[in-house]
Amino acid sequence: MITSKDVALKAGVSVSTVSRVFSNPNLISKKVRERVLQVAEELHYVPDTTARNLKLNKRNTIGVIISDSENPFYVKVIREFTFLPNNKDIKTFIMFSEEDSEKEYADVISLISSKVQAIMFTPTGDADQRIETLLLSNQVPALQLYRKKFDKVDSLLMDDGYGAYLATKNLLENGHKDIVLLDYKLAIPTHRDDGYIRAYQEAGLEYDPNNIIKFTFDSDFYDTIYQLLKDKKHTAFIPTGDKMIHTLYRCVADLNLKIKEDISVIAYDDITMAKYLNLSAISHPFEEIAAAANKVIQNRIEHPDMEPQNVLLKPFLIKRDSVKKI
Amino acid sequence: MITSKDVALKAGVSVSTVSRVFSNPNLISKKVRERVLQVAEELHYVPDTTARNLKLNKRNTIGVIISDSENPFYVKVIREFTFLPNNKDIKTFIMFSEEDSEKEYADVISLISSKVQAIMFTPTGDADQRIETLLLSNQVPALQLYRKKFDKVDSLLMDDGYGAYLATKNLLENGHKDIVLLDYKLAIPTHRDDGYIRAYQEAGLEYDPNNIIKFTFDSDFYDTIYQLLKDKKHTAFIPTGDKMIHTLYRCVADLNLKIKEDISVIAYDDITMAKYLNLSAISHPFEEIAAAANKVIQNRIEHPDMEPQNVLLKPFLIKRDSVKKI
DNA sequence: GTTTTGTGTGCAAACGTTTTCATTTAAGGT
DNA sequence: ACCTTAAATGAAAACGTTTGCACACAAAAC
Repeated sequence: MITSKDVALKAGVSVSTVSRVFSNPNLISKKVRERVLQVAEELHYVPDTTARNLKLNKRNTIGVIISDSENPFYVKVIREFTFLPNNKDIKTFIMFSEEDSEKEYADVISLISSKVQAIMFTPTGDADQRIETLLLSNQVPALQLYRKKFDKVDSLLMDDGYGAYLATKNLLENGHKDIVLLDYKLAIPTHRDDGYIRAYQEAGLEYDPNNIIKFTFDSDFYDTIYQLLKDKKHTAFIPTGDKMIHTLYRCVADLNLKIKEDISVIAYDDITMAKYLNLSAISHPFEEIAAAANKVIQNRIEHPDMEPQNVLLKPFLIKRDSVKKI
Repeated sequence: MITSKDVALKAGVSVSTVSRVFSNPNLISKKVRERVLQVAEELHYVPDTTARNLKLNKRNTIGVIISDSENPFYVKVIREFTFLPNNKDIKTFIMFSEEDSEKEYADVISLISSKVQAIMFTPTGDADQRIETLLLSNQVPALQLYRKKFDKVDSLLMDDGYGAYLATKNLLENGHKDIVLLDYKLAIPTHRDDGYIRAYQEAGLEYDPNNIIKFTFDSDFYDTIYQLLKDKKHTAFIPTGDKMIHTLYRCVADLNLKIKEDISVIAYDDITMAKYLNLSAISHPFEEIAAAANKVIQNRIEHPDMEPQNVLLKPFLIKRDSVKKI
C-alpha cells in the first residue's frame, strides 16, 4: 500500500508536507506542491480516509438499515441523500434487516462500532428496545424513517392519512361517489382511512364504511378484489402497495375491464408500473425526504441533547391518466 | 466517545486487557474478563472499528457503485452478497454513478481512499480509462458486474444470449413460429439475437430477421409495438427491460388484447410486475451471482497477480402463465 | 526451598493520517 | 547590509486500536 510516507520519501519532503498538499494545499509553495502532486500521481497514491477520519475523529459515513430490500423506496432516499450538496463526501453503509429484529440489533451495533455519523433505519415491528439505549448513550444521531418505534429517537414519517385524503379528494372531484380504499391492517395504524373519511366529509358526502377494506399483510386479495370489480358497484379504487396494485391490475384484465373507462384508480404508491402504465399515483417526495432527513440529523449533531424531532412529510398526487371524469 | 481507555480506567486494567477481552477473550482470566465486560456494558462501550481496521490494515468493507438506481438488480445482489456466510461482518458502501463517468471516477477514488476490500461496479458506457490504472496499481480487487469495459479487471457477466435462447426455445416448443424479440441496440452487443437465432436453428426453423427489433435506449417504443400487435401477425413477444415490458403491456391493454390468449410473452427480466402478473420471465440467479462475485474477489485477494477472471453466468426461465400452447 | 513452567497482565510501538509548535527560509523595510 | 515580518516546512504527538515483548506471580516439579 502506498502511503504518504512513500510519497514524502520520493519527493524529498516530510509527511506533513504531503498531508498538507492534500488537505490544505495553499500552505505549501507552488513548487513543492507540484512536485508532491506529481510524485503522488506517479505512485498512484490515494490518501487513506480511514486513518484520516480516525485522526479527525469524524467518520464521513452514515449507515442505513433497510428493512425490506424489495422496496425501492430506500434506495431512492439514499440516492437523494448522497446527492445533497453538503453530503458530497460522505459515504453510505447499507445493511439489510429484512424485518429481523436480531439482525437489526446486530446491524446497529456494527454501525455504531464503525462510528458512523448517523444511522437511518426503519425499525422492525418488534425492534429491540436496547437499540434506543445504545443510540442515546453513544450519542449517535439516528433517524427512524417511515415507522416510529422509539420515542426518544428522531423520526421522519409520511403522512399517509394526507395521501389517502389527496387520492380520495381527487376521485370525488371527478365525480366518483363509490370509492374503495384497499389498505393494510398493521400494528401501527396507517391512518389512510382517516384521510379517506375526511375527504368525504369535506365534500359533504356520505361514505360507505364497507368500502374501507383492510387486508392482513399476507393475505391473497385476488378473490376479494375480483368480486369487488365484478359487482360493478364501485367506480374507483385506491390500492396500496405494489402487490395490491398489481393484483388489482390483474383482476381488471381478467374481467376484460379497462382502467379509466371502466374503473378509475389511484395507486398508492407510485410504483414503477404506475409510471409506465399511466396510473395516477400518490408519490413520495424523495428529495424532500432526503433533505429533511439531513436537516434532522444536522440538528441532532449540533444539539445532541435537544428534544426528539418528529417530522411528518406530505406525499403528493401525480395526476396521470387513470381517473375518468363522470 | 467512550474508548477502551475509559473502560480500562474504570475497570482498573490496561487498554491492552480491554482490547484482548474483545478480540481474544480466552487470554484473559475469567475474573478480569467479566469485570471488563461489565464495565463496558455499563459505559455502553463499542469498539471502534475504524481504529481497529487501521491497525490491522484491513478494512472490512466493500464498495458498490450502482450505475442505475432504478434497477433493483443491484440491491438484490448486494443483499445476497452481505448474507453470504463468510461476509458476516463486512460492510457495504453504496454509491451512485447514474451513468455519469466523472461521478464514477470520483467514486472509485473515494472507495480506494476508504481502503475497501473490493469494489463492485458496472462501468458506465464511457468509463474513464484511468479507473483501470488506479485499480491495478493500488491492487484493489474489483469486479465489473454486468458490463465489461476493462480488460484487465475481473468481470462477471450474464449470458444474455443464453437467456434469449431459453425464452425463444420455450416459445418455439409451445408451437410459436413468429416470435418478436424486442431488444436494445447498445455499444456493447447484448447477444440476445444470437440466442434467439440459435433456438430457431436448433428447432430447424427459419426465423424472420425483421422480427429482431433493436431500439435505441431513449426511443419511445409505443408506436412500434402497438403496430406490431395490431398486425396480429406475430404470436409471441420477448420484451427487454421494464420500460419495454410495461409499454408492451400498455399496448396490449389499449388494443383490448389479452396476454396468453391473444399473445404470448416472456419478459426479460423478471421485474416486479412479471411476478405479480404471472408473466413468464428470464430471471437472474442473484444468490449465485453474489456467490460467484465473492469467489472472484477472494481469488483476487489471494492471488493479486493472477490473470483477469471472466465469469459468465446463466440466467434461467421462470415459467408462469403467459405462454399459450398452440 | 528452589527451580521450572505457565498463565495473566502491562508497556510501548505501530497503523496512516493531521496539526501544533518550532524552526528555517525568503521577502520586505530601513 | 541589517532587522523585522511573513511564509514554508519539519518534528512529534495524537486519534483508538492491536500485539510482541517483558515481566510478575502463581502453580507445578524437583
